[in-house]
Amino acid sequence: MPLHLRAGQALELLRSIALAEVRDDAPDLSLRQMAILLTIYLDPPPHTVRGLAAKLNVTKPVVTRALDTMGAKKLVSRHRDERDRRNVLVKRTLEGALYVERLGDVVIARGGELPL
Amino acid sequence: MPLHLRAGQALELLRSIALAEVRDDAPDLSLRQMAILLTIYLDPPPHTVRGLAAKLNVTKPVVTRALDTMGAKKLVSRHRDERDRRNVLVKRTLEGALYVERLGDVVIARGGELPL
DNA sequence: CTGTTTCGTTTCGGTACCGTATCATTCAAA
DNA sequence: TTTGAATGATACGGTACCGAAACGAAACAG
Repeated sequence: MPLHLRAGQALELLRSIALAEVRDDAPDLSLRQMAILLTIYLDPPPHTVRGLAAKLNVTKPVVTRALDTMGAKKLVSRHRDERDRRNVLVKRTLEGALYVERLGDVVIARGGELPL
Repeated sequence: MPLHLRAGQALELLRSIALAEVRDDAPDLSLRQMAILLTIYLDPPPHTVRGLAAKLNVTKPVVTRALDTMGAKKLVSRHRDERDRRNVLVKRTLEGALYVERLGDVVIARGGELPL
């Protein structure tokens, strides 16, 4: 059964998500970083810096910096493309998959608490 | 794998929200700021710096800085409490209400696909 | 080879944020 | 009236981020 959210419920869901991220000591990503991370984990590979920048409508340095930060947190990894060594291929990691999975759980859990 | 499907849709919802915020030239708030803003607009007043800090489990300077930033963007306003001049009362603005309403629209637009 | 284009990265100046600690103002109790 | 507590703002050192520009490496075209 599809959920038909009313405005107040939609905003409560959004606040629950934001709150869960704020309260936890989980790696708190900016919205940009979250959009990049979710794209990597939801869209089929391969993912390149340029491709991600174009898809999200941000500049390349933004992607590079986001990959720096999330790479330090082991949420993604970078590898040179051996077929075209100009390219960098962005790949998923176990830690990143767990983080994304937990993120989905938060949405589902909080969504389930909404009064319908 | 029905569980996987539901998780995937929850994450798509989350990505849609993040993407909408990234692509627009809308004031891009951090998750902390968003949690503060939504609390102001969803919970009944009055809202004080200390109260918000306690409710969100963050320090007072975090709230002060968030109010600085969002105040500059006219999303909230601050007023001294005349009954106890130590307090600062945080109030809603027209611009803030419009921003929050738009935020709810984004969730609703994508939320119909989220099964619960 | 020698440009030229395409990558991703780095640099630059500037802004915003963090947590801790401290501040001035205000109120309230001794 | 003086002392203490409470509130919100600010100083500090550090980190991360932004857009624009310049950069080196790699691929490509002639």
